[in-house]
Amino acid sequence: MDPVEKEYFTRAVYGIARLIPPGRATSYGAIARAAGHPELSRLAGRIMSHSGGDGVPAHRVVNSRGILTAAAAFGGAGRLERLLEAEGVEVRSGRICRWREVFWDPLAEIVPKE
DNA sequence: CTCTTGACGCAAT
DNA sequence: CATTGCGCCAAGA
Repeated sequence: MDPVEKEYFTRAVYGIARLIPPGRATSYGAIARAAGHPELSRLAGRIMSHSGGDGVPAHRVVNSRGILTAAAAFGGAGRLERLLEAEGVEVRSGRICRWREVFWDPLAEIVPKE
């Protein structure tokens, strides 16, 4: 991938992640799509894992099924769940309950649909 | 240089 | 549900 394009993608990923409202969550794939690269969901995940905090709510990003695949990276399964529950997101067995409602799609929510 | 892994996704089985 | 296959890219062995 082009270094420049990669840099652009990275910025887009962080930028979009910062827009996720509290109490909501989105997926790596959704972010990748919004960033203009639907096939780079995996890369989006990698990028998020590197997001050292600066205003990037990484705990609000899960996989497309609402499963907290990053739990381990947050220092134990409970840590991540606690962060989400503190914002009103119900989590059970490592998955977000009512995922359909909690899911925040950048494309649909940022871009006003005609 | 090749292989393997991984905070992924999606369709098919 | 769980598995498999295929697509993608980066980093580490």
